[in-house]
Amino acid sequence: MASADWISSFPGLRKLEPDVAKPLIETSNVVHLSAGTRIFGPGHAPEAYLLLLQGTVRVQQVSETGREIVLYRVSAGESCALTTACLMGYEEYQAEGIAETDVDAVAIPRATFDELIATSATFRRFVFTAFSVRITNLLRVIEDVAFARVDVRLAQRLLQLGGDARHIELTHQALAAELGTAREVISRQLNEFQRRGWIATSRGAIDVLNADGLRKLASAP
Amino acid sequence: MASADWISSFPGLRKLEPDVAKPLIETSNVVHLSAGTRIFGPGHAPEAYLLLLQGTVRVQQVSETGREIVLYRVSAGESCALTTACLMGYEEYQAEGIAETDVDAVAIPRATFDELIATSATFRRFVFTAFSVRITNLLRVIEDVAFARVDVRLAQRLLQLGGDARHIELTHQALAAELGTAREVISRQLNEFQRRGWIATSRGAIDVLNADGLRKLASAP
DNA sequence: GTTTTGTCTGTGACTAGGTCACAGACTGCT
DNA sequence: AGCAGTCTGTGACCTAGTCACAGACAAAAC
Repeated sequence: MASADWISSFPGLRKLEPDVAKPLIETSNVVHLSAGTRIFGPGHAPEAYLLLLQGTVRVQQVSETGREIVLYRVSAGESCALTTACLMGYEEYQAEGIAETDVDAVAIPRATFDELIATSATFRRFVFTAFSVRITNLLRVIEDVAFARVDVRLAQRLLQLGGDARHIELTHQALAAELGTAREVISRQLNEFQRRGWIATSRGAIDVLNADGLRKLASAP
Repeated sequence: MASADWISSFPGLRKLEPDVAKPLIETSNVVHLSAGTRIFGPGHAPEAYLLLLQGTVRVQQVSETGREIVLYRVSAGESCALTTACLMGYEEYQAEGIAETDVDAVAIPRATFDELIATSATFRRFVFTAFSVRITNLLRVIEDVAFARVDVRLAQRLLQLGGDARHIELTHQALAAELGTAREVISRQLNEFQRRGWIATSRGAIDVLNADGLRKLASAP
């Protein structure tokens, strides 16, 4: 059973019918996963539908040759689309989900999930909308990988990862995995950005000095 | 109203509960679309859930710069995932669907679709499974675009498009759009394949002469 | 039949990006 | 201080994408 009133953390679920909310709360568990945990991946399917209360999950694809690409991140208040698809369609995926930070999540067992989908229009809508957003996201990834330049994509990613702090603790290798490219390519691009005074690099970290420069490149035609 | 007993064309729907099948048949229309019709695309959302009876639909993504990439094809007995996502999540997509051949399809209105999802476990399962398969597909596309070589991808695509007839009526430009690359790249690769005796090219068409050669490359490490 | 028009294909030169091999440089540990 | 493991830099080379333009072909127009 779930400890508290976590439903209110999810705007899409606040209007959940009370007689539906009750079994949901009763059969779900609030779980804690520590940073680095592999939540799902090829060969082990998720057992439950996860709603994140706290933390972020990184979903990525790993190729046979060992190269990686980040597909999207799931943050607090969201649910993982692949988990959803997996539960809904009874299919397995080649992508894997990693807890980037410590994560608190609500785990809804498959049986409850099935029942809620059947009985609650609100719940259906919540699940489907989340799903829809992810698909849009994946299409964007395809477009980026196929057609966008790496310098532009890197600038975008640095802005996104840096947040307000404008400080990013990632190795070049990890940044390459973000974009699905090679480490050397990232190193060279970062050198160029540094030469232009947009960033400062240090071992394992990057500081954004001139976000406007990056933004200009990031929105290039 | 639908003309006939089209439900039996869809294995996943054969077990549909009779009291559910009735409204489905009554409110759905069998429609005919001629080759080349744009079924959905940015700016005009699909109005109904489509089940294909005959023909194929190509779903592709077009970038601002005019480059294209084929995401997947929907054939007889299948449904279009993006349409599904769109109906389910009330979102719009940047991809477009084009009838590649003349198409016969069953159009299920949104209201009916919503009701069926709510009332029929069989229908839900049918929709979700189809959806799941598409997602797997999209992940594969991402992996290919990001990590696979174009010669390998082209060989795969030629085998797939050629079918048993081993004859493909596509221009180099169209093949480039299949893989999300540039026309010149395709031209050069085809020249190389021809030099190796695997294919014969003519204006607007390609004949596969040595499928084994292509297969060998297609399954390269 | 010939000309015109539009589409399709071929090619060279160049830029961007990915691969390979290896050299240093920076931790953290002993 | 010495050492191991990780992280970063770099040159050489290959693959892929871009640009510009030249022909080749097919169908329609004359």
